[in-house]
Amino acid sequence: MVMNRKSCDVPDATIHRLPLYLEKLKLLQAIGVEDVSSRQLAESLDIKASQLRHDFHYFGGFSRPGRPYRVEKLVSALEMIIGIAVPVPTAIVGAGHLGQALANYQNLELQGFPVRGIFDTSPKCIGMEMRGQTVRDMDELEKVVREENIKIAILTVPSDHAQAVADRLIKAGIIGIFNFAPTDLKVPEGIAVRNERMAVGIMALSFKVKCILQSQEDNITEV
Amino acid sequence: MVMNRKSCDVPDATIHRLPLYLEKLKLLQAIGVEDVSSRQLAESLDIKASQLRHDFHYFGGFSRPGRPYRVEKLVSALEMIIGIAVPVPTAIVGAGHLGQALANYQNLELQGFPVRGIFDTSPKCIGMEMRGQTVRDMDELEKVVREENIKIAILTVPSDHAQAVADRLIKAGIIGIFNFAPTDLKVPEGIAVRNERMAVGIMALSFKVKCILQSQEDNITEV
DNA sequence: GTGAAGTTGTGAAAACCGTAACAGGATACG
DNA sequence: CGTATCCTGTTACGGTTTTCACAACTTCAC
Repeated sequence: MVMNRKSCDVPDATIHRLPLYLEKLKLLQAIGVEDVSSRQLAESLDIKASQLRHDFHYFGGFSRPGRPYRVEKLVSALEMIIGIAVPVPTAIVGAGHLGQALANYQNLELQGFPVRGIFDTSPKCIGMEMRGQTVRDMDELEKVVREENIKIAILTVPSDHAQAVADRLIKAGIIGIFNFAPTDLKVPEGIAVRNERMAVGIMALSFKVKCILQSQEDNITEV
Repeated sequence: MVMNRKSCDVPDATIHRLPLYLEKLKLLQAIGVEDVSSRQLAESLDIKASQLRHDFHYFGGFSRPGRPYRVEKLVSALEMIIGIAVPVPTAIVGAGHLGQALANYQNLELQGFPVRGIFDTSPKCIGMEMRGQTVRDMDELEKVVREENIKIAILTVPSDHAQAVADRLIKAGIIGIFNFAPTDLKVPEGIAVRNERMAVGIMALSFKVKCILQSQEDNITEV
């Protein structure tokens, strides 16, 4: 597959679907399926086949016309596109409850993001062992990032420290920050940030729940 | 403010911005700011003022023309819309690392979602104390959901149990499920599900990091 | 009172995304 | 070989979301 140089201006919506495709394809691969059509794959993901083909069309060259996709080809193509063809060493900064939960989340490694450093400032945490990694002092951050060639960091520190820690991560050479603190980080050009705000998620859910409850009340009073 | 009966068919994109507005407004309120214009608020959130006004326009009646918004009015209006004007009792099902992290996340309560029940099946977890809540046996689920009038559940069980547990939650009267398992839940009409897939988030980040690294290489070779 | 500056509400334009439609290639089978 | 069936790549359409533009209103200064 030829990697298009323009492959970076792809709609966000498409990018967010790629991991879903990959996950499902890996599942198929695990049970020995070799070929899969856009229809089959789309139906199992509850989306339209045309959308799936449209998504793939941004990258192109996954298959030859008239023949279904090869699962194996597709998996490696998606891994290449997403950037996990080779494992991406990752750091976790902040070893509180959430940091620990993520460090113990084995899927991270399975999906291509082996944890190569866990950091904290609290003496209570430093030295703890989890999944073969020792929690280290933040002082070692720069050294480890350099030695392990870490480009992505997961940030799980309190929100009042998040910006300062992010600045330090960037200076150390981190390019992508997965931010769990409820703060909008200010970062320079050329740094990717993704904010994972659980509060937003649960509030959006609450909105829908409220709508459902209201419509139920309406139905009762209508009758 | 009159709550429009039609307030439920609002774009998802708008709904996801409401919590951000609310958060920022609460911050302003805390430091004593009384008035805020759409421009000020929008700039601090890195969005266009017109979009913010457009979002508010779905609900209407937040202010009178010509005058900026009252922070206080806006906060209570948003809380009403989102459905957290009164606290929403919430359950956590699955007391693994992630469940514990969420149970200890005090912002949940601050943002209107007090945890009123933590459940697990493992004897290792049952009985543990966290933030004043004891982890209970799943057997007590139905009773507690009824007694505490819980409508929202956070699901942090292994993905091979997620569907079965979700079915049970729904039968117990849960209307909104915040699902952290990497599985697409099948639920009947009238139940709201939100899937929080961290793997999707980190892969989307990886894609962007890969793009940044590529463009850096290009710049070097170009020069 | 009048003009200037600042504000919201609102509808129309533009950009974006999802869907459908179809051309063209491949296979299976008689 | 010919036909029916299944498949993808690609383009055009339709709907949704974002952005722009402006009218109507308020305050302030003079």
